[in-house]
Amino acid sequence: MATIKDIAKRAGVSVGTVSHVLNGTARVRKETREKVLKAIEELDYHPNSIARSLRRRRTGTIGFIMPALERSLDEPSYLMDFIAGIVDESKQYGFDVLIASESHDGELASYKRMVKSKKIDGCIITCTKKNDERPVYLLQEKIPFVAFGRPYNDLKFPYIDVDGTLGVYKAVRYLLDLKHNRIGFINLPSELVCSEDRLRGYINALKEREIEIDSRLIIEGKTTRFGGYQAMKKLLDLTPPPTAVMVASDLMALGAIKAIQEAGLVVGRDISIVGFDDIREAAYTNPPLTTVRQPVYKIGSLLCYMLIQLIEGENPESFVITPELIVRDSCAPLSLEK
Amino acid sequence: MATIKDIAKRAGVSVGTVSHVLNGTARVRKETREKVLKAIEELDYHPNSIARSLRRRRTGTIGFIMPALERSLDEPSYLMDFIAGIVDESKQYGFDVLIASESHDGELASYKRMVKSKKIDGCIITCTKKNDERPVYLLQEKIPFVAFGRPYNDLKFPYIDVDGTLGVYKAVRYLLDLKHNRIGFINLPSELVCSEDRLRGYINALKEREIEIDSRLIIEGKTTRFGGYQAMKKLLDLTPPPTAVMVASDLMALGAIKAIQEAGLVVGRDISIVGFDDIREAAYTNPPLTTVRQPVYKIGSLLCYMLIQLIEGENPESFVITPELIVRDSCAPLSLEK
DNA sequence: TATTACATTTGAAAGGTTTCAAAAAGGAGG
DNA sequence: CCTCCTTTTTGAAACCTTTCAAATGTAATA
Repeated sequence: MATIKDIAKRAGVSVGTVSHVLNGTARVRKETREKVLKAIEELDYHPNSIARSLRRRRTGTIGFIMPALERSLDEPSYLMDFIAGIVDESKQYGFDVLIASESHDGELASYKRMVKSKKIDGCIITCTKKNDERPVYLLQEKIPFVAFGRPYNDLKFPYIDVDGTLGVYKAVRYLLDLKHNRIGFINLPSELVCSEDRLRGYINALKEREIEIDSRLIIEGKTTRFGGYQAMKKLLDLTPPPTAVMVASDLMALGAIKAIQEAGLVVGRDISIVGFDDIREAAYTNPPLTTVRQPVYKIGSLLCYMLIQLIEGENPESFVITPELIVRDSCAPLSLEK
Repeated sequence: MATIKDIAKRAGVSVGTVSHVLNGTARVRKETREKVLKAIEELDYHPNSIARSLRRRRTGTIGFIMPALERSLDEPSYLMDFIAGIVDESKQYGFDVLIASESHDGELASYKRMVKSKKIDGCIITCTKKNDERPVYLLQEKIPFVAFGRPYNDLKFPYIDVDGTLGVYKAVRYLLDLKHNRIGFINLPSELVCSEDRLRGYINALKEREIEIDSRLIIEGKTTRFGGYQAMKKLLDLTPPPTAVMVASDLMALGAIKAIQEAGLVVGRDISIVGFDDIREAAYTNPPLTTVRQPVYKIGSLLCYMLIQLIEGENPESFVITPELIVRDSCAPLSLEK
C-alpha cells in the first residue's frame, strides 16, 4: 500500500512537500503540486489516518455510547434516529463515529475505555440522570462532550434539551380543553433529569385551571413498553379511573394502549392518551397517537455539530427546543364519552 | 498524560520491558514485572491505542455501515438489534465498532473511506443485493469482512444467512393448513438477494399442495411500512382478494395491517397475515403478528465473532440458520371467515 | 556584482508504541 | 576463575505522518 514516501519518490520531491500539498499547510509551486497530485492519483494513495492521528493528536472520531437504560429491552425507540443524525452529520465534517454500549459493570467503564485509549476526540451523551457520573468524569478529564439533556447539579457543559415542561403543559392543556378534568400522568423514572421537568408541566397545567393534584393519578414506570403497560393497569384500577392520560414517552404509551385495549376500552373514545417523543410508531398505532414531538434526528445532528465545534476550540451555544404537539386521533372530548 | 516512557523511567527499566509486561511478549522477572505494574498503577497509565495501531498495523476496530435501504424512512427495523449484537460482542474481544452511513453518492464511497483510511481491521455488511459491488470491492482489496446474507454470483466469503425459503415455506404451509388456498405474497424488492429465496418458499409450498400460482397474487414492495401498505391495497383490489397474505418483512406487514384496517376488515378474522423477521413491534400489533423469526441480535453477535476470527487469521465457518414460525393471533382458519 | 527579500523546498524530529537482534546478567560445571 | 548456556533486559528501528527551522532558489534592488 502506498505511503507518503512512495508519493514523494515518484513525484521527485520530499515528503514534507507532499504533506503540504495534502494539507495546504504551505504554498507550493503549481507545477510541483501537480506532480504530487499526479503521483497520488497514479498510486491511489490515501493518507494513513492512524499515523496522522498519532502525529496530530486528533483522531477525527467521536464516540457515542448507547445508554443501557434504553436498551433494557432493545425496544424500538428514538435511539436509531438519534444515531442516524449523529452519523450523517459527522460525515459532513469528515468525522467518524465510534459506538459502544454501556458496560454492565459500572456506568463509566465504557467511557474510560474510549477516552483513555485516545481513540476519540470527544463524545456525545444522552439520557442524563440526576447525579450522573459521566459529565463529572468527562469534565474532570477535560474530554470535549455534549449532551442531550440539560445539566443537573450546576455542572456546566454544552447541551440541547427539549422543553419537557412546556411540552407536557401543552399536551395537558389540550386535554383540559377537551373537558377532561381527571387526567392521569405516567412519568419516566425519577432518576432521569427530564422526568422532573415533565412532571412540572403536568402540575402547571392543572394548577392553571385550579384543579387539585391527585397523587394517585401520578405514576412512575420503567421506560419500556411494559413499564407503560403496568402503569396504565394501575390507573385503570382506580375508582373512578382517569378519563385521559398523559404518558411521558411514546414507547410507554404503546404499552398503555395495550392495557387499555385489554380492558375492553377504546383509545380515543373511552379514554384519551397523549404520548411524548413522536417515535415512528406513533403514527401507526390504532388510533394514531397524539403526542409531543422531539425532533430526535435533528437533535442528534445538531449535537454532533456542536461537539465538532467544541473539539475545534469553539464555544457552541446550548439551547432548549420548544416541542410541538402533534394531534392525531387518540383523544376525544369528554362529553362524547358519556 | 503518561506514556510508556514515563512508566519505564519510573520503574527504572527500558520501554521494551514495559511493553513486554503489557503484552506478555517475553518473560520478565517477577520483581521487574511488579515494579512496572506498580508504576502503571501509580501514573494511571493507559496505552495509546493509536500509537499501538500504527505499530501493530491493527486497529482493534471493526466497521459497520448502515444500509441506505433500511434507512429510507429511518423506520424501526431489525437494525438497532443487529447493531447491539455487534457492539456487545465486539466488546468481549476488546474491539470497537465504527459506524457510518451509506453515502448517497455511490454505494461504495463509505466503504472506501473506511478501508483506505486504515481505521478498521474489517467490516460487516448486511442487506446484500444481487450484483452488489461491496463484496467484490472488499474481496479485491483483501479486507476481511463477513455478511448477513449469502453470497450471490459465486463469490466466496463468510456469511450467516437465514433460510428464507424454509421460513416462508413453513409460514405458507401453516396458512394452507388453515385451509386458505388463495394466498397473497408481498415480497421484498427483487434486487435483494433474499427476496428470491423467500419467493421460492412460497412457490414450493403451493406446488406441494398442487395449487396453481396466480402471479397477480405476488407483489413486490419497498421495504418500508408504506411499501407494505401500498402492496396490500393492490391485493385488496383483486376480485376476489386473497384470504391470507404472506408478507416478506414485518415492517411491511405493519403497513399491510393498516391497509386492511382501513378497508374495514379485521386481521385474524377476515384476512390472515404472516410476517417475517419478528421485530419487536410484531408482538404488539393488534392482533399480535404471526411471523417467522430471525434472531437478529444473535446474528449480529455471531457475525462479529466470525469477523474477529477472520481478522486473526482463522477461517470461520459460514452457516444458515433455520428460522422459526412464531404463531400469534393474526391468522385464522378459512372456515371461520365464511 | 553583491545584497536583500521573498517564495519554495527540504530534512529531521516528534508522536507512542512494538519487535528483534544483541547485550547483559545469572547460574552451573569444570 | 573461566566457559558455556539460559534467562532477562536493552536499545534502536520501524510504523506513517506533520511540522518547524533551516536551506535553497529566484527575483528585485542597490
